[in-house]
Amino acid sequence: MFSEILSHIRRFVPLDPEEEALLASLLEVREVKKKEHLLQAGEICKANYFVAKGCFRLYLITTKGAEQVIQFGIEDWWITDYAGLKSGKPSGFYVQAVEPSTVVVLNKEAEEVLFEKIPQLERYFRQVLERAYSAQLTRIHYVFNLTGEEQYKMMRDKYPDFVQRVPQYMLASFLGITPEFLSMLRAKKD
Amino acid sequence: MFSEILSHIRRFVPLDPEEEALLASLLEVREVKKKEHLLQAGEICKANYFVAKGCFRLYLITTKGAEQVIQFGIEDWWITDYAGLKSGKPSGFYVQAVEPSTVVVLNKEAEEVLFEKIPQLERYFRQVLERAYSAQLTRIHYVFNLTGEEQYKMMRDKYPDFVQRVPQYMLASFLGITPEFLSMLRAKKD
DNA sequence: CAAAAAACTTAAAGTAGTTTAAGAAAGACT
DNA sequence: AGTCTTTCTTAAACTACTTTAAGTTTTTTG
Repeated sequence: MFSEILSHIRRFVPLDPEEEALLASLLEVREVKKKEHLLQAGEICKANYFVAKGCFRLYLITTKGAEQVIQFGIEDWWITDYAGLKSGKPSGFYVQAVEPSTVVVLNKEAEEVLFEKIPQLERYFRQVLERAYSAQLTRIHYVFNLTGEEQYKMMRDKYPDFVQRVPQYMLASFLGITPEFLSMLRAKKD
Repeated sequence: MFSEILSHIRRFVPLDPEEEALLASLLEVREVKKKEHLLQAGEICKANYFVAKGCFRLYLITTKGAEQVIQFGIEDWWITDYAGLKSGKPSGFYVQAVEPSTVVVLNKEAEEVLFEKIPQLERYFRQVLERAYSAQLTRIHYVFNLTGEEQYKMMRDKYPDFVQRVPQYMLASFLGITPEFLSMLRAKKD
């Protein structure tokens, strides 16, 4: 069950067999039921999660009481509240399984040991985060420069499977539009 | 002139004197005039830039021909097109000085050498990127859940100096509203 | 497999922000 | 110091999207 994460890491940095064994000994595989939370607002975030199988959403409850989806995480993505993990303060985020999923758990304590014994892992995460950060800047660009309709069409054309995979109200929230408006967009044949 | 960057790095990881000397030998200080570009769309991005003094904006030209400010970088921030730096493909972004500035240039080749000789630097950038990524997720949240007016007031109250520092049309673009609308918001006394 | 809960649809009225256009003020260069 | 360029302002007409409300379909669960 570690094969997914090990091969992902190997795409960025080399790993020798002892390192792989150490990883396997300190990482933890966890099955997560649909709608189960890995993190809830108010809790202390204690781990980073690698999605080996399934789909998660990172969301928060706005001051108006609505759920706002900030980020989705599917296979080969890491998902967590990095700020909360670092600060040790109660998180403002929820991380929830959108479908039955499997994650590899990297606990904060394990992380410290692993970074010390396998310095290459710092390199791996640096690169993973460079990508993630770039992706967010690109997203900001789309949010400001595409209408809701254009964004939806782009998602639908670029990630047709993903659009089918998550409930429409979550996708609407992620795109920053109401579920009613997304429903209307879908009804319209272009 | 390296003191700013060295003390920033030391806030995250320890550095011994030889490492500091190596850094000083491979980093480059560069004065940048107001409106001068460190990167233009179509060029290959060759470096990451640490803002020692001054202010930059990362922007792009939209399909409609308008400038869209994606990110500002002030003192102690790194600014670059990480995706372009990694891929080696022509960038879609511009990085321009908003005011007379001083940057420390970390060239791609120097980066490779430094990461190899000072593994702690990977750790430094991992942490810098964790912050930057978190900040972008928080920003996405604000973009979706605050009106333009609320966002402007938050900026004004939280970063009063910064709001004075950049031209209003750039701030408007960063906030995702038109300069005309921002002007109207400012005129309104609350 | 029935009942309840969750997710999706439709449509009308309302609003936050854009667009356009023109003028005023501030900054920069010779 | 004066001209040219850049930045900021004002206001009216317009639009992409929200809100509200009610009904329909799909999924989950005992």
